[in-house]
Amino acid sequence: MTGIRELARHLDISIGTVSRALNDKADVNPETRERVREAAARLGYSPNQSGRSLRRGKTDLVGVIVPTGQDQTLINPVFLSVLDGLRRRLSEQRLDLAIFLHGHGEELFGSLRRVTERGLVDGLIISETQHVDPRIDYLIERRQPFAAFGRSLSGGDHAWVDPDFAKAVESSIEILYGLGHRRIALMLPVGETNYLHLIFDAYLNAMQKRGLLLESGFVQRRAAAESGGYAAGEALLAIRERPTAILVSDAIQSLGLYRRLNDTGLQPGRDVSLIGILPEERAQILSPALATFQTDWTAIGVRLGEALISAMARPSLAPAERAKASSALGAVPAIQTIMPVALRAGESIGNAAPP
Amino acid sequence: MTGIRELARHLDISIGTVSRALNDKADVNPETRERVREAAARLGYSPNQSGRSLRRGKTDLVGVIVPTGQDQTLINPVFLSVLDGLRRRLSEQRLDLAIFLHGHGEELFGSLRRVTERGLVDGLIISETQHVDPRIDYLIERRQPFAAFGRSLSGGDHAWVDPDFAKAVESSIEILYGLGHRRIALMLPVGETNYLHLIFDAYLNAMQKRGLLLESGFVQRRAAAESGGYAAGEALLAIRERPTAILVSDAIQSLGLYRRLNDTGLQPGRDVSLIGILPEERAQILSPALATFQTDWTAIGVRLGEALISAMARPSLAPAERAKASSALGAVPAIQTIMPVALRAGESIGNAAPP
DNA sequence: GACGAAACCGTAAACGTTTACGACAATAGG
DNA sequence: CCTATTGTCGTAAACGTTTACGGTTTCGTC
Repeated sequence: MTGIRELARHLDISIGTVSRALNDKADVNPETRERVREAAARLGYSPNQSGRSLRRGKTDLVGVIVPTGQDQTLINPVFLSVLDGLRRRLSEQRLDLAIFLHGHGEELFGSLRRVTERGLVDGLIISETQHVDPRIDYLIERRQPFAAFGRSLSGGDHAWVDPDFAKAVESSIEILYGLGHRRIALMLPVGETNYLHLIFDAYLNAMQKRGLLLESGFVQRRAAAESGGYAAGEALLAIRERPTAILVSDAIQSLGLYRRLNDTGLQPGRDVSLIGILPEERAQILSPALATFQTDWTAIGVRLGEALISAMARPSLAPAERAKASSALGAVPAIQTIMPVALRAGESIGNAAPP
Repeated sequence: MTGIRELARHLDISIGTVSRALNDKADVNPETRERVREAAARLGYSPNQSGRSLRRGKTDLVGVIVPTGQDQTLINPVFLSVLDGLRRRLSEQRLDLAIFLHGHGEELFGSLRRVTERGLVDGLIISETQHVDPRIDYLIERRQPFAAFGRSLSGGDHAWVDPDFAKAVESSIEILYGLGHRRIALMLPVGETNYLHLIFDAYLNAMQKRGLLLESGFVQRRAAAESGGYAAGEALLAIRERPTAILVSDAIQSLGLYRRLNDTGLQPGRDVSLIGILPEERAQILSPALATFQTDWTAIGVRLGEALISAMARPSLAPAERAKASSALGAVPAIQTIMPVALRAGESIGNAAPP
């Protein structure tokens, strides 16, 4: 209701001065500035965001588009930690964070398109990057600054942050190999999310490097659900020479796997070794405890914030010009960070592979 | 980049006509409208939100302020369902939904204040309403349309939606009483969230109504954590004549309670009867299954959307005028809905109270 | 006392839309 | 053929800010 005009009239001052005072510009008497500040606080005035954005050409808002529905990213405590880190970092830059839900029934990336076309936000965060991800091409094409939580084949010189999945897989297998395991299987949820490819590639790599054979059925791709984990376990147990160790990458699937093992009287850590590639909040319920890799999710959020802020500051070039510029001097590259991971011990690994 | 001006020039038409065409106004030739639509789609043009909001005086944006940090509301699948229903209902009205995270370290309701003062949103949803909730008074004072997920003592004539907690408690006790239980305890998380009061009051009511005595220690208030549930169980078991049935209202606490009971070899449904007042997603992991009350959370979200839409349409009156108007004819009351709940069977109830 | 510099502030344009208003042409009715 | 009506469109003002520019006052310096 109260506009800058009323505030100015109330103080018997021009609106220009009021604006300068509130925006910490130099050309204003400290005393006046204080008077303005006090009055604004007293009347509960803040400059209207629409007017402000229109004039300044930016909204001070950063958006995150989150899919809802089937794979409910949001209920993932991990993701919430990321968001929290992100928010904290952005607020240091006086940027607000807004989460937009995207119904999975809707057009593939309709929300993203709406948000960027209307100029709602200055920057965007996308998550669950796909192996090839049209969103990334679109955002680059439109020169919308963004940072991705997760790598992708698409794009190239854009900002992203991603945990070191390859490292997690490699050192898992290194540990298991050290314990004498030779038959190591992998459980993956179905999908085209990029990290699935990373894990799969790293698995193949690590196995091949050690000359371990990859029997058919050793890689189980199932639905990212408890039942998927159960079915995967079933299939793995059905193999004539069944694996002695299993890498599980989906949080929920591990529940089903535990149940399946339990049904046959097999005990994780004794009869079969398990390592979770992704952190598993429910692992505390599982018994024996599932050894999982951890990473500092909040730090990832912070890093995402930094990557985005840097992307927003970067002069946005058309894809065509970009190629030219990147070869030129002084072209500042996008922030791309692989975050370290560490294994949290758990009884599910066991002491030695069965003979 | 492309503004309405460029689009108009490109079509050799005035910007006024372009605007009217895109906004489905009557005064425009169907053929031109189509030309404009086509060109807009081809060039990827959408009207700039800031300019649009400034002129129209509204942003077409609805905000939800969600606390983050300690009590992580967002990871609650229940809350996510509500959000999804809300979003669906709002999108029918061409309203966008934006979720704002509120760090629990920050000023009590700083985010809410920022968002409303700057006119970022047309409407607001608040959740986790407290027994007395200053946010509600603030929003009414500022005439910011809003709807609350949860009742409160504060406010009065404002929009809210809330599950029928009283019913859940009453019929729980009715069932238990019918099974012969006379010593029924209640576990609550600490806090001042309004529904805790509702549950507590309903408990007292239901007990008193049946002349059941309320021994000291029968109401356990503990931290909303697994450990809190464990401790509560501990305390209840320590009572000389311990309760034969327990009403548990917090999702996480039930895990701890189960563990505590298990530690003494007590089995839910056989040695002690349990009913969960709130739905418990992890109840499926629990064994034997915890009987919990259910409600259609998505429907609650939809209803919240309707309540808010109606609140936004309502002429906003100052608190002073409101008293006058509400007594006058034609004053349209705020939408206030108590949503039905139903018990989902579970083995934790058992067949009869122990002798 | 004249003059330049510095400090402070007012004026007005601009941001990208929407929309009230009026203009113009075409059409219909007499 | 004149007029009233309808259909379509252009013009320009307005929304609430920010900010470049210029104006006035004050102060210090010679």
